[in-house]
Amino acid sequence: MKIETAAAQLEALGNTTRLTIYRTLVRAGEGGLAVGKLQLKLDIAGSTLSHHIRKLVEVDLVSQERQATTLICRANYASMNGLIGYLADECCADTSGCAPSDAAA
Amino acid sequence: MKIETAAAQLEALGNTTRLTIYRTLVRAGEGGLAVGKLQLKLDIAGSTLSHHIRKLVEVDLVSQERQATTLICRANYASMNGLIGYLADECCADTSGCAPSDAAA
DNA sequence: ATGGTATTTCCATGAAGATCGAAACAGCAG
DNA sequence: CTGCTGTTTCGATCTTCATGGAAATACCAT
Repeated sequence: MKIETAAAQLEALGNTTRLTIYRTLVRAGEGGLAVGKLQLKLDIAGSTLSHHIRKLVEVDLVSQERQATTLICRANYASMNGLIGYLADECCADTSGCAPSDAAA
Repeated sequence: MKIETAAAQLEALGNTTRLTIYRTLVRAGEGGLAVGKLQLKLDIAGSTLSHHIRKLVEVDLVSQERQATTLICRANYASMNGLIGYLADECCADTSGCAPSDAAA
């Protein structure tokens, strides 16, 4: 993964509002959640929500699918795992003081 | 972990310059790296570097230790693992379409 | 086509971030 | 104390971000 990609994804998650949106989507699972449902759940202005979702989609952490009038948003688990792997991978390159897999277990 | 903490750490890593600094420190391992060495390695202005390092220290991703005139910076592996765990933990809460440990392996 | 709901785009604004040169400060050597 | 190297703070500038109201667009039902 290019460092710019990782940084962009981290930056997208590095905002309380967006992290909340993302967490909500992650919890929602494969079924995803419509933009409107998110808006009700999180109580933020439609335009603001739209901006944030767009940013998450741009960095490929979230994907969208149209279903009639509503737009379903889904967390992209593969991307998340890629990002986690990127961070963990850098680790241990030159030391033995780190064991992310063990620590997570 | 509080969401604000996680967001602050993610934001700190969500900048190409800072992510580069952090990666360099992670690779440097337990021995850490002096600010001056980082500056030589990354070729950025001292003041800029200082600001970025301060931010990483503030969110506890990096720790510092004085050694005579030089200041040693070290990646805080525990914090990194905490952050990774936080992201992975949210996952799988409501779905079976995600297995970060397996994917990372 | 008309109307209605869902979502985005436009536009504006206040706040925060990134960068860096210059000056200040910290700690050691002599 | 003086000078030297390493690092931070100050001050300034330019860019980017977060937010939301209003208007526009997308899609379906009738």
